[in-house]
Amino acid sequence: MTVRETLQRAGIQPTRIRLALAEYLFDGTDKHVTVQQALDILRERRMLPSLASLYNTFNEFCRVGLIRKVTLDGGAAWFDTNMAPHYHLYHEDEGRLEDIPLDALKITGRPQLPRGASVRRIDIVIRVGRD
Amino acid sequence: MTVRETLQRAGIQPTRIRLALAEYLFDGTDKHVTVQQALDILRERRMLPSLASLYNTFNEFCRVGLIRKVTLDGGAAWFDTNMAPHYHLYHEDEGRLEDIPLDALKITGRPQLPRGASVRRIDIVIRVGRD
DNA sequence: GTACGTGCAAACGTTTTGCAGCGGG
DNA sequence: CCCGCTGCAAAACGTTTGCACGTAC
Repeated sequence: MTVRETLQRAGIQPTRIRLALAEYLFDGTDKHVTVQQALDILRERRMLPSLASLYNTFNEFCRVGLIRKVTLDGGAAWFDTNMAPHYHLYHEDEGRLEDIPLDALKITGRPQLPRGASVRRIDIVIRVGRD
Repeated sequence: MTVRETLQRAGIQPTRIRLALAEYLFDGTDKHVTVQQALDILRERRMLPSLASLYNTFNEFCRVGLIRKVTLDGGAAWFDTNMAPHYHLYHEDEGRLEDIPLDALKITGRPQLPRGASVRRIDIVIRVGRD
């Protein structure tokens, strides 16, 4: 499926910036990027989107379920192209985020939930660093 | 142990703002508060610290290991008075954070770590909401 | 022509910082 | 007396928004 088709199926127009960002994000390898990193990459590719438009584009991709946002610390948000349920490994020294497949961790036990409430999501970040 | 002693043992001077914040935070019940919430509470108690000083105080408490910072979404950071290893339950509807005791969840399996790297921390947030 | 994508600048919420002044050991 | 806490203001940072312009269908 072409990137253009991906956008169309998601119900958003395949405009220049969206195509350029999608071509980078959906090149076959899972990615974790910040808006700033993506801006730098698009600039190398002679696209010169404004920061605001890039934020809009990322948010739009999130809204239609093409990517998801990962918030780590106070800093910039990460966007993750892997939409399958999974967890994260964060390399503190490198400031790099990596996927942990769902089946690599097993969580047993459930905390007491208030009645009428249900689990929306389970976020797990394993933070590692050099010894 | 008095709050004053707690601060002294942590190696920081028990000044007015620090005492007032510590008296609130360490009253015996575990707490999760944002800086803004703490400011409101201290104001009710006739303390009128500046926002900047309150940030400094929270950061100082973090630095000496009296509390720890929990970052959830892009918004304001939470400070947690429970220093024992544990996980978190986040009530999305109420915007409220709650502790999950360490033994309520069991995690088995370890992701592949790069050699020479070790786990610094495991952050787990279970997000719940009304059905 | 209309709807919407885009760029720019400004506003926003949170947090940090620089600096002058005050106050406690 | 001196170190360092405090307050204020400004700036920094990531992000969002308002608005005018452009562009594609």
